[in-house]
Amino acid sequence: MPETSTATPESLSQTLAESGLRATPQRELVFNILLKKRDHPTADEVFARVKAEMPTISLATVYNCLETLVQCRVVRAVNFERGPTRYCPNQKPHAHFHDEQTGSTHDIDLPPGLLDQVKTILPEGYDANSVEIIFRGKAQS
Amino acid sequence: MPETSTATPESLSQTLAESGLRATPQRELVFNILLKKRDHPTADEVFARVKAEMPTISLATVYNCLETLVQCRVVRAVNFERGPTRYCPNQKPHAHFHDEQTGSTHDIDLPPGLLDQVKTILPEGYDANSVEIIFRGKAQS
DNA sequence: GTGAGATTTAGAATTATTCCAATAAACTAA
DNA sequence: TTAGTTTATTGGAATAATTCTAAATCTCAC
Ligand SMILES: [Mn+2]
Ligand SMILES: [Mn+2]
Ligand SMILES: [Zn+2]
Ligand SMILES: [Zn+2]
Repeated sequence: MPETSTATPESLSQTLAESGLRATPQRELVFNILLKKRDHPTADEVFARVKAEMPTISLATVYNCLETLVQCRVVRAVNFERGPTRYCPNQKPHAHFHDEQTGSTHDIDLPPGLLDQVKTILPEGYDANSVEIIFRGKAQS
Repeated sequence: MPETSTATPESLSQTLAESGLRATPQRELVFNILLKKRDHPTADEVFARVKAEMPTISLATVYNCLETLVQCRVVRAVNFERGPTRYCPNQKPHAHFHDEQTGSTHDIDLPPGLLDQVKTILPEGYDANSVEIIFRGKAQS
């Protein structure tokens, strides 16, 4: 299992404040749920998990919170196929491995410098501020 | 502009036959439309372009044809954000550059060996059969 | 405590895609 | 050819994911 680097629950309120946003119970819970099980859940899955602890929360709020967390860059939205967006609280530069057998998604640590190295293939005139790498295949067990 | 490598209109019928599928006018037209303007159109955009030449075609057929072409591997389905799937007839291994200003997507040629090199970062037990690379940023003009 | 602005909420609306059942077209065998 | 069989297309209904909207609730500054 790769190491992960994330905002902590404590630093979240800090980060939100820096964007002029409030640290609401809903935002904190959505974030904590993402931290608890790092399996790249969909909004619906997050909703189900969150609802178990806060039965009155709405799906619209889960979407709102996820969007907010993505804007604040404490969560990454992951899209690599038709189908619902998945959410990832791993802040470290990492790639995604999509296991085609199980449908599960794993984080892959990137060696330092790899993203910059990959960027060197860009022709003149292209200036990338992010690089995303997605593997597809079979992962053992 | 990167070189592209694609199936030709002639080889399409061949490729379809190899999969036991028929080379229908709809499939050929959808494919030719993709070849004509390589801007990674959505199914809706393909539908509009195709309809100009074959006014009776249906959107369902466009989806069916695109799906067939993807299965035959003469077209790639591209998904890197919420929103409709985009389609690309470039068969060569290439990355995508998403220009955030214009929303347009450009093909980026990959130096030979780059994908294999990137695969070497995978830990034991991960066996990737494909690697996708997506850049986001600003492209000149 | 009040008022302004931010956030949440339920439900409606929208978008993209898939499904379905009926028709049409193409291929096969006689 | 033609009848039978399979494949493909079509329009419309259905579904899935997300976004929108307007009303209620909450928070913060005063
Ligand atoms: Mn999505
Ligand atoms: Mn899509
Ligand atoms: Zn991740
Ligand atoms: Zn492409």
